[in-house]
Amino acid sequence: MLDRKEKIIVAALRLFANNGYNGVSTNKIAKEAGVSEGLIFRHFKNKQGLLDAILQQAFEKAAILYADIITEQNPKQVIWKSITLPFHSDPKEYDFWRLQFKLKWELEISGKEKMQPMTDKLAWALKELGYAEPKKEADLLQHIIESISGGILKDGKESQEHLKDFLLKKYAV
Amino acid sequence: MLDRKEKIIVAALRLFANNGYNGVSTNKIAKEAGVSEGLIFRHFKNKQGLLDAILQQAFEKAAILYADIITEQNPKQVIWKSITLPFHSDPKEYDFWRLQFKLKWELEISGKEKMQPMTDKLAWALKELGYAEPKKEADLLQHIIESISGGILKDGKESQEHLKDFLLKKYAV
DNA sequence: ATAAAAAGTGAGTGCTTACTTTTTAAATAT
DNA sequence: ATATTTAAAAAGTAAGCACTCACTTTTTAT
Repeated sequence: MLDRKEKIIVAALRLFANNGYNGVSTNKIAKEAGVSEGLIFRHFKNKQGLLDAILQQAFEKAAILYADIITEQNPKQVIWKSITLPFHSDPKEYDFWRLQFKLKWELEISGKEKMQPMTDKLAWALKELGYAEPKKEADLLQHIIESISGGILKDGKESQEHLKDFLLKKYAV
Repeated sequence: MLDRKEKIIVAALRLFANNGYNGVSTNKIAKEAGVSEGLIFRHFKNKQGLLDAILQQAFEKAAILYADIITEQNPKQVIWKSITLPFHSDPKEYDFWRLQFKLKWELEISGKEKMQPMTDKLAWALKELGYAEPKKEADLLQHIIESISGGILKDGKESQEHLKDFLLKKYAV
C-alpha cells in the first residue's frame, strides 16, 4: 500500500493528465486519492506545489529514457531509438506524457531545454551518417517525433504505426 | 466601433487563447469587453456557447486559407503553399491559432476532420510529383507543418524560419 | 407618437474553489 | 502507563464561479 502522499500524487497525475490543471479541483483530487482535502496542503505548499512535485517525477522518468539514447554510440541506433521511442513507452506512463502536452499549452510549460541533449545527439548521429545539414535534419526529425507522440496520445499507437515504419525506411535504420 | 456582442467575442478570444477555457471566468471576459457580465448570457446560451461561437468564426477563417490550397492546380504550388502557410498567417489572427492548439489539449477538441481535404490534396500533389507513397508522405508533411505551427505560436516565426527554407529545398518546390 | 422588442445592467443565487483552523487518532518517547 | 509529538480528518472560511432575475435604456416598427 502506497503512503498517502504518494496516493495524492498518483491521483492528481491521473486527473491533471485527463482534465488539465485548471480543470481539476483539490477536492476532486482528495476524493480520488481517498484522503482528506486538508492533507494535500500538509504535504504540498499549495496546488501548484503538488503539480511541481508531479513534474519533478515526470522529468526524472524522461531523463532515464533519454539517457538510453544519449549514451548510444551507434548513429543508426540513435535514429532508430529516437523514432521508436514513443511507440515503446509503457501505457502506464501515458499520464506523464499526456500531462506534458497538456501543460505545454495550458500553462506554457515547455521543458524544451531538457530536450537539448537529445537534439544534439540526433544532430551528431545524422552528421555521422553523412547528412549535409545535420542540425536542421535533427530539428526536423524532432518535430516529427513530437507530433507523432501527440498523435499516439490522442488516437493510440496504431494510428501512427504506419508512420513509424515509413520513417525507419526513410532514414534507412 | 464594434457592437457589444462582437466585443465580447473578441475579448473572450484573447483571454481563452492566452489562458485557456478553464483559466478564464465570465467575469473577467465582461471586464475585458467593457460590458456587464449578464450580457454574455443574453447573447450566448452559456460560457460553452460563447466558446462555440468563437470556434465557428475560427473554422470559417481557416476554411478560407485552406480553400486557396485546395483549389490550387499546380502540385508544386500545393506543397509550397502548405509549407509556407503558417509563416504567412497574420499575427492579428494568432489568437485564433493559439486557441486551436490550446483547446486540442485542454478540451480534446481536434477539428481533425476539417483537415481531411488538405491531407487529400497534399497526397494528390505528392503523387503527381512521383512520390512512391504519397499518402504516408502527406501524413508526414502534415505532422511537420502542425509541429512547426506550434513552434511559431510558442517562439515566433523566426524560430522556425530555417526549417521553412530547409523543407522547401527538401521537397524541391 | 407609441407600442413592442431587443439590448444592456448590476445585484443576487447557490455552489465550488483553494486554502486554514480545529479536533481527533495514532505513533513514539520517557 | 503516560506525556508528547506527528499524521490525518473534519469543519470552516472568504473569495470566486457560472448563471439568473428584475429592471432600465435603446432601438425598431407602426
